[in-house]
Amino acid sequence: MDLSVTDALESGAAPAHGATVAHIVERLRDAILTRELAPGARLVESDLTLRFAVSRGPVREALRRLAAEGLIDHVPHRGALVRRLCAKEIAELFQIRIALESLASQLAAQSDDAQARGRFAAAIAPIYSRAPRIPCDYLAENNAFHDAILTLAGNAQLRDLALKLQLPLIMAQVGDVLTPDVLAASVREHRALAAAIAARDPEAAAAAMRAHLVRAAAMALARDTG
Amino acid sequence: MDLSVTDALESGAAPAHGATVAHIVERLRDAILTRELAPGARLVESDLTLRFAVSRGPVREALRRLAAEGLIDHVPHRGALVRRLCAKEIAELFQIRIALESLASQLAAQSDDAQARGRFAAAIAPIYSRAPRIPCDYLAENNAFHDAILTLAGNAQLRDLALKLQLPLIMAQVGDVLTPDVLAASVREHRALAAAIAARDPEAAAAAMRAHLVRAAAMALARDTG
DNA sequence: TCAGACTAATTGTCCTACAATTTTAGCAAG
DNA sequence: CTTGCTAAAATTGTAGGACAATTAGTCTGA
Repeated sequence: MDLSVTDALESGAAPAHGATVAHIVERLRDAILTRELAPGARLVESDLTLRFAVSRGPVREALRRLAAEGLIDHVPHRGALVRRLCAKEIAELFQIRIALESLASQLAAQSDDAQARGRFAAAIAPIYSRAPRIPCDYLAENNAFHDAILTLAGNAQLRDLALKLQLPLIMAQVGDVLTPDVLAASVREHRALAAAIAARDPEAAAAAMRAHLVRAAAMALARDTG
Repeated sequence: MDLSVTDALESGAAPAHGATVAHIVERLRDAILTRELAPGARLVESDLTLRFAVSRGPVREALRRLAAEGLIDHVPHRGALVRRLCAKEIAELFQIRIALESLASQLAAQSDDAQARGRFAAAIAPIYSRAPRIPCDYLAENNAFHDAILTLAGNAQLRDLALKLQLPLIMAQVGDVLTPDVLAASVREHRALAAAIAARDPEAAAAAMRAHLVRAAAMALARDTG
């Protein structure tokens, strides 16, 4: 009843065989991250079968994948709810993310792979733009920046894990705290971090990432408790 | 064809409604961790439906959960294989585990919860036993020790994540490297770590955990490449 | 020997049906 | 009016069969 997914009838884009589940997962993930589906909203299987015009099998599998990503909670015999993060959980997730991404920054700063460093430089180029940011664009730039670090770090497992951890946190970071000066501060921190990585200074890179995320965590928590 | 799960006919213990999937997951996880199912072994859905006398639905769900835990790999249209870790992946996973568990050790050392500290002391008591260890018992003691630290740390998300990361690594740590002197060294490291936590010295605790896992990683890798 | 077609095995998806459980609504008693 | 019990509704959990789609392996023919 809470379902505000509007596209419903699958505008002709019937996904290829074997891509049905992935398609549903993407749609639902987008809906959750954009708050189309609010935290706490119920995801009823029979509704989803109608919305996506598929049977319960793929729907159930999609829900399980989203649960594995931490975007929904699954309660036995009650179904799936869009995950609602309390302040404690947000703090805990940031603590983990700090550990993982500061490690990634350290590894990235130690990388000797010239090609990978080149790709990294290209991927983070947008942070040097002088144009003022709007929240939506900043989020994309931010994701690309963090992903570039995780990629340069060269630890594939670490990258998978960290990217998954980001998702629920993004849910918490709705745009209303992203004021222009906050965005500017974040961009400055990104540049400092990039400089440390370019200078091959692992300690400085890890410290910069830690400081960056500590501030982000404080902001996310300020919003949540306020 | 590779299935050596012998119990097949469910010796009367038909799990309650709603526990079918959990039951299958546990059985398969045990079989994988004990190497009954060797790395690379195929898990064919139709075989599993016969072995466990359930339909394909629960089997598919169980396989997906094991994939989420990192115990199996899922290849589209080819099915599930027991995950085979290469040296690089083992190294990467240990790098992550070091970051997470040294954080946990630091948090545990900072804990002010007297009750939790009491439960921690009780849970790790076995490490002070003077009896010589055998590999199987040591693994149980080791798991309990690491879990106790993660519990005392008080970060529930961190505990979940770290426990899941341990599973694939346990697969790699078959008993053949656990010689008596290796076990004795591990127990000494456990005691040093416990002392640092008891002394509320976060830096020492984190460092002790890091050293402990670095050595464990070196051992696991020595086995894998040899 | 190698390319290509054919076959077998297996997964991906759909459908229907029913059992089990939780939630909700309604009703009766205090 | 509230409380507690009962019955109905809603929803998930599981079964079982069916077919399509894809991959792997085999076999044939040049």
